[in-house]
Amino acid sequence: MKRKVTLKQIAKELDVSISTVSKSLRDSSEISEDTRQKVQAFAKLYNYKPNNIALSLKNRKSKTICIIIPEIIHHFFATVISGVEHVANKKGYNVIVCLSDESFDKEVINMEMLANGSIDGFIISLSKETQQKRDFHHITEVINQGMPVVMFDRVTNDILCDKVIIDDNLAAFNATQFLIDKGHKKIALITTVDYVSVGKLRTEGYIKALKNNDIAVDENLILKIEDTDNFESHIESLISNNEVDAIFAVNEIFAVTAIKTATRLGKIVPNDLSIIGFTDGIISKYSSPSITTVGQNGVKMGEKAAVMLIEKLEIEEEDYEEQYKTEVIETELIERESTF
Amino acid sequence: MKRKVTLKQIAKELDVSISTVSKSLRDSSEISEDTRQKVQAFAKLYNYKPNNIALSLKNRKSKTICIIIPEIIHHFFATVISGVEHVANKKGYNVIVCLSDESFDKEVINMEMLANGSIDGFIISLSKETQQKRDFHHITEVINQGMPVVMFDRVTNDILCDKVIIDDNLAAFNATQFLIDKGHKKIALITTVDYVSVGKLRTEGYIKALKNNDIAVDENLILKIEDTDNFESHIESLISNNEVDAIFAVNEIFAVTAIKTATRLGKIVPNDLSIIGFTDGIISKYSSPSITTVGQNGVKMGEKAAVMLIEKLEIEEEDYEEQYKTEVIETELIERESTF
DNA sequence: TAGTGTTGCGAAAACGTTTTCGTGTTGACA
DNA sequence: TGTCAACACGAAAACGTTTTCGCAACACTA
Repeated sequence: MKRKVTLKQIAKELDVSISTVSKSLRDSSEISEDTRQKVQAFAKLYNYKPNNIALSLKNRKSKTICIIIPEIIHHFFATVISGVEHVANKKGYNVIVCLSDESFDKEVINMEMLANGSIDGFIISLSKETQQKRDFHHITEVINQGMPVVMFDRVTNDILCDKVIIDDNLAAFNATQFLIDKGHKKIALITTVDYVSVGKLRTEGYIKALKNNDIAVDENLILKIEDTDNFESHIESLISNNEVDAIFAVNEIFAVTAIKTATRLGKIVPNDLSIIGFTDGIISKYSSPSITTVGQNGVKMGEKAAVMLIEKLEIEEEDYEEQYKTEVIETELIERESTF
Repeated sequence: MKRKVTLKQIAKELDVSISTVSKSLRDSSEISEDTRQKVQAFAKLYNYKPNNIALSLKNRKSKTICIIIPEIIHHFFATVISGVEHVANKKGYNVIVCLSDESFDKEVINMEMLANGSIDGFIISLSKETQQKRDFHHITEVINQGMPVVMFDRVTNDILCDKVIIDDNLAAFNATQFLIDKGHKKIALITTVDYVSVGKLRTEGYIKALKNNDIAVDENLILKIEDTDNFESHIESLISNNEVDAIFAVNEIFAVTAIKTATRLGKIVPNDLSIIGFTDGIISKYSSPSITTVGQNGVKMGEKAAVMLIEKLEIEEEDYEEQYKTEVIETELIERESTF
């Protein structure tokens, strides 16, 4: 229950000034070999470690970054955190994780709370509600204060900053094209409502692929899921009311639910129905049959985002030029058992 | 790119002292209605927010807690984080997430790094390596400094502190008993090596249930998996070399792998082989067949841990008495399709 | 001996707060 | 008119660092 020892205490014990202690510990040439060793020995004995908060205040930087995500239970976001963590740690930064729970208000509160010295920069993926409201004042505000922000995955064009994304449109296009190449004609889409940026882009990629191959877009085959509460029944009607021979789902949950529903309806995947999902998470890997999916490398996205943010943080003030990059991470189609 | 406004700047602009500004903003009775309103209006206009770091230094507390987990990709740990986050946020605390990657060194580095003022307390689940080495000096050290620590899930008796656990032994006992009650005779166990505390406890529960029912413990039916690299083949030999009619697996991955392997070997789950897993995560829910499992409520564990930690933090110094609780969270057997 | 340079250290400011205490100005009262 | 509260505000310390600057003491040179 002993308090941590401070410079002041060491100074008092050794009967020298605080400055002398500080300089001794930092191996300053101003200090004689003698005093230096004395101080260092004493500090080691008492296990002195500088107080981070005092350093943060002095240096006007906290060596801490914050990542705000809509959901941590999502495997994809967990992998992104993991990527951010590793890069940040290697560079001597700590990571504060905030969950917005898809809520605009929580996003705002979190940002305002931390933007006052606690952290040096943000990495953020927008909550659904924020994307729906298109209200980004909290983000522009911190940017205007000179705090770097990197957005990933769910981003918006309304804000100028560094971004890390995948080419959702292209990835969806390729996945759909893959199904077309296999000879599928009636390809359904299970997607989110349009205000979720990535959902919209993936929908567009799907449509583009169909049009590119002169396949008519059938609105009945496009299922836009709003609330995740009771979407199973919608998927069931989609499958049973239409003679679909393939499904492209914009996330794992939709994909695995489609498989289970189809199986329950007596269809065999992939023989009667091919299915492609999005995100190479645990579900796709362990589902039976395992799911062919679009792999978006979350770890890599996190790493890239962290690198970009820390680069911005460590640019000298005078060298600073306002210039933003958007980094596109490659996706890959991972073939498994849900397609043939 | 304008810096955040400080008390000093406001004071200068309004030609009053810093104290006056501070007091005005905190509605001190020492200040006249007039000045108060003037200052508050000005502060609002310039969107003044107190600097958190300065407050932390002054108050000697950061209103931040740290959770250290071995792995974030694990669904269970993600749920715990989520529980911690919610409670912490509600009480005005921030959460720093650190990953040990099952490494002793990373655990130590993280703790030492943050124990110097950055945070007020720790919530931690031990890394495998730490459990193996049984070296807990980094933890006792922060405890001795008067910093509260709450351990959860992977805990150790060697350390005195608050703990949140489930009764792994009992849960395993119940799961095994469930299989026995269904008439299974040759019940295999897929578990971890013994130094992982929860693995060991679950193994003991399994054995106890067998003995309790006068079933001989067959070492051939107990598979202890060391490295997660190539455990599929071991599971395969377990199933094909013994006429097992049920399997109890101590985690989701083992359970789902057992199902897939059994299915590949031509066995039908649950008709030929019943399987019970541990942890009610995404895999258990979406596997085909879905997996009967022991649910350990991660969210609840996280919430409880956060509550205990924050309680300790907010006890007045003088009321403090050293007294540690171990909270046991209820588990439940969730019946799904992998058992009949 | 006077001037110059080096060595080794301490005082103090700064980071941005909060809070205690002191003090000058009022107005009321005797 | 002199005394005393009440009022309104400012100075300064404190939290724990780092760093700039100043200043003794001493040695060396001319």
